[in-house]
Amino acid sequence: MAVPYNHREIEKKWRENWEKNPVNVNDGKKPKYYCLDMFPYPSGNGLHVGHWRGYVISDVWSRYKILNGYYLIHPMGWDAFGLPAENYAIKMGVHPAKSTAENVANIKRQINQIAAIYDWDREVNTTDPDFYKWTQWIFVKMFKEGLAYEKQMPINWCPSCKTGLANEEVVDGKCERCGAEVTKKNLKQWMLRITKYADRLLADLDKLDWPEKVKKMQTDWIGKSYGAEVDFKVAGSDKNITVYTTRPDTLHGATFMVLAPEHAMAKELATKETQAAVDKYIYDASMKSNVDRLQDKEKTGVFTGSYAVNPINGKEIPIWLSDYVLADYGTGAIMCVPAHDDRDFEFATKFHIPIVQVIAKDGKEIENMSEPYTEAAGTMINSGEWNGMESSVLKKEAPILIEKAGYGKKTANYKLRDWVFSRQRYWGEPIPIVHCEKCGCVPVPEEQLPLLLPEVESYQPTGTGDSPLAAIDWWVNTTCPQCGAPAKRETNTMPQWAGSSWYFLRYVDSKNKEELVNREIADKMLPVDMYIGGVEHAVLHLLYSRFYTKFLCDIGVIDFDEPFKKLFNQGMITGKNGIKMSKSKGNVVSPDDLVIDYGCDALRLYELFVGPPELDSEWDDRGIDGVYRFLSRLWNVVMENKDKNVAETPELLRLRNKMIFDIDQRLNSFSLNTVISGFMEYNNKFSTMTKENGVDKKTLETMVVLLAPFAPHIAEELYEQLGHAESVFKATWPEADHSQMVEDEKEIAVQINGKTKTVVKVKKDIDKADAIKLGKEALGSKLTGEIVKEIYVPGRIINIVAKQ
RNA sequence: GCGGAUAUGGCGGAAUUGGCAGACGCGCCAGAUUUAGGUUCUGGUGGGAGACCGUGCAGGUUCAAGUCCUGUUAUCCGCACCA
Repeated sequence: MAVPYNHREIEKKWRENWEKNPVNVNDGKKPKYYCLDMFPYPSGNGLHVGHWRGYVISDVWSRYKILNGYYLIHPMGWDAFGLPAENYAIKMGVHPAKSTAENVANIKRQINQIAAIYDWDREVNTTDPDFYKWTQWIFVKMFKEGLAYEKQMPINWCPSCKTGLANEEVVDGKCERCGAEVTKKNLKQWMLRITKYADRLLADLDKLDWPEKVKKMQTDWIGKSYGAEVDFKVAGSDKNITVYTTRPDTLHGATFMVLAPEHAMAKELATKETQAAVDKYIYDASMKSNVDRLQDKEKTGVFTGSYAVNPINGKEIPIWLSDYVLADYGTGAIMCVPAHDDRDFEFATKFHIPIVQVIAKDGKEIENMSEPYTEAAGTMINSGEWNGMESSVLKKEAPILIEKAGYGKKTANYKLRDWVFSRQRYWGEPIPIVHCEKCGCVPVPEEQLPLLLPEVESYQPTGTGDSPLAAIDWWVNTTCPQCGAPAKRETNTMPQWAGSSWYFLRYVDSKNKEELVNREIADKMLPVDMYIGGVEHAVLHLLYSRFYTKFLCDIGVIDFDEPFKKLFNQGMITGKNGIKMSKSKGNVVSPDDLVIDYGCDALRLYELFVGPPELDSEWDDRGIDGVYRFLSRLWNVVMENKDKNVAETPELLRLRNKMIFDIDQRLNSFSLNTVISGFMEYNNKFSTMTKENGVDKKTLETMVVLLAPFAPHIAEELYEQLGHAESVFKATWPEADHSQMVEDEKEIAVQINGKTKTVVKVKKDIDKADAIKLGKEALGSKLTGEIVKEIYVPGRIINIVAKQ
């Protein structure tokens, strides 16, 4: 009996070996392949088996690319600034720099257990001044290009994290990080003009090989709509109010107008009689939190006392204020067509405003309308010169007609808002701006970057809207880089997303002191070919990174404007009953013990075998026994056959080629769970054959090479046992010979009326008549009645249709 | 409310894209080895005595449907007064 599989010995041996002889080397000739993991933030909890999954998937893909002759770029780093790291530090009562360093060390140890083939030479850390120098540099460039600007406005404020948040960070009115209810706070904020890139961010999604789901989420988040702006005169005044509408075809049906309470003209439209009510409404609206506004509740509103003139028919319509109109979308004012819009209908019904139908539904005007008709389908009625037109056509033409008539223009709008970029927290990149009384906002000169984050005694958030940096006088007080007068530093810091929006560029030239990235290296090594990570960043990190990449492309740092060609979102590993693994739930499974008991290879395989990689999967420790048994059996198959000199049979030749084809195809389509089951199935066959005539060496070798990306240690050992002096990763990925895959004879099902009755063996090139004849013979007396049709699908099925 | 995903044995999940449903694994049952347990090995394992019935539910198309079409239910996710 051969030596049994000993994962501890083998894995130790090959770890040491790889250390000495790296398997991924750049000879300058191979094409590059850049496979990237979303870099982790160094949390204090360490990794659980769920974190392994993404790293295992990317490592399998990486090793597959190495075997296919690529030079692999597979870096890892740390997203170490930001709220989670800082909150953890506060909880533990240590400085974030210290806890971050400790956590990095621990997670790095855990990541190394995976045996992923990371290139630690490229490692980056967003809190490293050599790194955040360039994060600040990008900000300065954006400032100079007019993309970074300051604005006083009511922003989303998390009272628990004590900082402002971007729109993208507010989920259901709550803080994405801590779940606290988000309130409003009027603060002077740094903003990034991401809206300038809205059109490109939308259009370029087409270029990307990304999951449709993520593209859809970004499309919706950008939220482009087409329509018209229409100018309404205020009756008895020379003032104008411009509204935005996506349904200009219904202009004749506008029976009132609503302005957001924050609209610049809201106050002045009030008359003596309405003044008090209008003021109160505006005040109340300003006090409402996001959550209140989100509640599904009845519409509120107040009549201003003023009227607007509908430019198309001269009719005067009342102007109302209501908080269902958003101040920062479109023009903050809308024309209301209650007959054809749900919200307007609800409002008009409540406040007894007339409803005028302008599109015929089913060719008719509806009597006693009980719900609005919101589709753009039907003939226009009650619409003056537009009567008789088709609304779907008019919807597109109306903006042009309105423009020609001189009271509006064709336009588009986006849901995407500019990015609130300042945080009132300590643990982030200082925003490199100096406020000078004379010169205004002056960027820190590029040669003075990085602007170091100062040491501070109290880094706890203040909650006042000032960052803790504001309390450090020596740091705040400086001189203006432009005029030399006394000036003050900006004390807000950047959000966590700042570093992660461009870190993938830095990896390829991480030690460059002169440039963000050397252009020549960037042209060779970038962009990222495959990006693997969770779906939670669909509109945050992934949108911001695309924006940064486009900007850096525009200023000539790089020559491509999409960072990630292909994206894969892995599903989450959960505990029993789909419950997310968390310390508080007590259902966290640590990989540490599993690695000791079963080995890295077995755990890697089980991470994949547990379910389809793109779906969530429940972890069940028992399942790992199955993959361990597979590895032991595979070990035995190779060890028992390796010195037997078994001759290759047609059956072995066919199995080998079929195996190559199956594994490669499943791997290529990311069906990694079925790759593992495929290995098991083939190995079972070889295991049986071992007891009979044995398995030839070439087949064994092929299986070992195919397995190498998945279970690299055992593959290396078996490859060596098969007589190779070089690493299995120097081997070439096998290619299937299709001509050798077809069986000469195959068992196929014989059906009567589509129901299988028996099976029959047929030769691969049998013609239809012979196949049918064989089928009928096999059916014998089961076949009764009049035969209506005979079907033979080569290699698949024989079906006799008989009428009883 | 709108949009998307999912639904298959006791469990996790397969199904070459319309062609023998349940691969592979877990669990379970029986047997072998073992003093015994564990390990390992062999066989079995959707339901039903049976002809047959079975992929959330109800219809439809087809020689043939887990797969396509129509409707419907449940769960999960995303968006949510964006005019």
